[in-house]
Amino acid sequence: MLIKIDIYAEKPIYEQLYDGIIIGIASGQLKAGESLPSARNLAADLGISFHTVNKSYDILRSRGYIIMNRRKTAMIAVKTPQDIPEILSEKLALCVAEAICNGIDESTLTKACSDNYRKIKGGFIE
Amino acid sequence: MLIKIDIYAEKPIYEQLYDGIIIGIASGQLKAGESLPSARNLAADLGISFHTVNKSYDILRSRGYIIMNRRKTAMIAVKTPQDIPEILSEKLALCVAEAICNGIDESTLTKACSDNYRKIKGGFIE
DNA sequence: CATCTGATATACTTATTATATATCAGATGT
DNA sequence: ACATCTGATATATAATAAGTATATCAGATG
Repeated sequence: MLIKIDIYAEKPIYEQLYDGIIIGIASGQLKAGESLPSARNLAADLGISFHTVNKSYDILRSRGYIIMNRRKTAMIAVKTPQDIPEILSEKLALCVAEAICNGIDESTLTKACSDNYRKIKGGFIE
Repeated sequence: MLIKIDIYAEKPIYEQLYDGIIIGIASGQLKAGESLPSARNLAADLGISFHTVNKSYDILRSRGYIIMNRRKTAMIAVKTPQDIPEILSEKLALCVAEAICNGIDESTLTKACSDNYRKIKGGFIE
């Protein structure tokens, strides 16, 4: 799996890494049970600090996306289907609100949602 | 319209204000053509700096949500329906990816999207 | 003409982000 | 047993972002 880091982007590096791993899991490039590279190795590969990777891993762990038990390498979690988490729910509501501000109608929005869903889950991402 | 600012929140104040105004427009509390309070007055009301309000207004203007011509008070823009802007499209894709990571299925996600749409557009927001 | 508006400049403080070293204890492979 | 890996953690430092405070400016308003 390849993750692109742009140190000049406005988005913080740890967020870019977080988003990249989320996309990786959602697209099936990172499968449940699979191990992630160690924080140190990934940091070296990406040319960033170990602590920055650690921060991303820690947030992913706190939200249940990866498991980091007993000092083994981080592993993709197996999540049982559940309700949409609060944090995600707020993000989604803001997306919907902004779409409404742009005059997007309900069916266009839900279609964009479905299209994204299939595209990502199908692994068709750049 | 009421906007809540939490200076202790992790989200920057200018983002909280941006989001609040987006929700205000989407929910119909702020109607197209309607004037926003002046940056100075709003800053005073919210107990924050004029420059912070200015920053939010500037981003809203740059994305076409408000109009600030000829030194009149900022006004809600009338947006003609168009494609989903790139920035919003990326936000939405990340929401969808994170939903997939949580094992949310497509119909649950699109339903959440629809529910949010109707709730926000209907003005049923906290 | 006084007063409002956003635009802009400067200066300053604080918080966040990112980095570099270093230590620690548990786990791993030999 | 032993060297080596892991994440967890601590400290320090630098760079950037966020937020505030004052001030000036020109256009618009009444």
